[in-house]
Amino acid sequence: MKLGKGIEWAAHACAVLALLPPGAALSRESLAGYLGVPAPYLAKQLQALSRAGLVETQRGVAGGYRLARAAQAISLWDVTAALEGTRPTFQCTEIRRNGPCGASPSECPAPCDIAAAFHQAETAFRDSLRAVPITQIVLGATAVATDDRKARIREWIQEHATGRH
Amino acid sequence: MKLGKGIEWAAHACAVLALLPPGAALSRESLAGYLGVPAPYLAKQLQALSRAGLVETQRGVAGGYRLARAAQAISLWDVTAALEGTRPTFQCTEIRRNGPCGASPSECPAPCDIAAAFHQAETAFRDSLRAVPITQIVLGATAVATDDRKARIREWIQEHATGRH
DNA sequence: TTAATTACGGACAATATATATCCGAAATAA
DNA sequence: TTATTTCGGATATATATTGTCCGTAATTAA
Repeated sequence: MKLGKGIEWAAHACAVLALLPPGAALSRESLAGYLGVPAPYLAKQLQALSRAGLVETQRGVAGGYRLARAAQAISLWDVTAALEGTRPTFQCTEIRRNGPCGASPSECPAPCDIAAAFHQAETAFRDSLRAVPITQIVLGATAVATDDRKARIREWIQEHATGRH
Repeated sequence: MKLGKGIEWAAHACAVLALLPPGAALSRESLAGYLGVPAPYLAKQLQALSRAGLVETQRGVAGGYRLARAAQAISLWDVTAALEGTRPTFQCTEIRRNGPCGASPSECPAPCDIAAAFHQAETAFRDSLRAVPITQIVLGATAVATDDRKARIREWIQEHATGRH
């Protein structure tokens, strides 16, 4: 049970995009530079976010990425689901049907309790992430930032944001 | 985010061991035969359970595996932790420290909100599994079993259990 | 006490998945 | 048209999972 590091990148990327003024966008290169991660692989995460409808893309000159909806309406679960998919973490292979004392089909009207328990645990995991919108990440990050750094961030965005007009 | 199939095997194995009379044991071959899974790989899961202190092993003639403590005191989380380890699913690589606007060490007294959110979600997952003891699995399985099959299971155990004396 | 038997335990390959990268095609604005 | 920029697929590399083996320890019986 492991979570790919792409999720961390994508979450941070969304948090940065949330700082943009309405209509503005950031190129893949700019985003990768800001986050200090390799651009080609970040591109893969951004594509996944795009397919999931979390970010909008704009090709061509002054193109880039922007959030497709309000940061308040994008949760960490949305990001996780976009990258890892929604397939259940526990796949039941119906062991109870195997072997000399295997259960007959009529004895298996519902998933076994092992599968049910893991499914419920996963639901708890998912619900916990669903309760955290990107705005919460942004607020938490700005809360600890010094005034000097906040100014530098604003300046960087001003410099790299490519507005649509 | 995926869970190995070994967890399913190990959980079922524990459920079978829970049916043994006190002091009795089941050999690796017998267990694999009962579950209908390849014995050499099941051995790996059983070793992990042994290292984690969930099952007791006995070598030599008439040896085998038995639960190390009451089935009531073994949860699905115990089994999961024994096989997958307790290392967190989300590893924060401190992206916030990267790039031209990276945070200084003094601005990072606590984990960032992304890491905190995933940690909390994982706690919810873990707590959910912790609430499910092996006894619940056994009860659920016997609830749907026909009387005929319950008798066959008792017979199979009688035949394969190797008592310690 | 000794030797044969039985089963566990860790080391060892093969396979699958995730990670990281690149390049051509498509699209957009000037 | 031309320069710029993203998207998608094809391609290596690294890591984790899956599967298999043989040595070693423990037990029983002679």
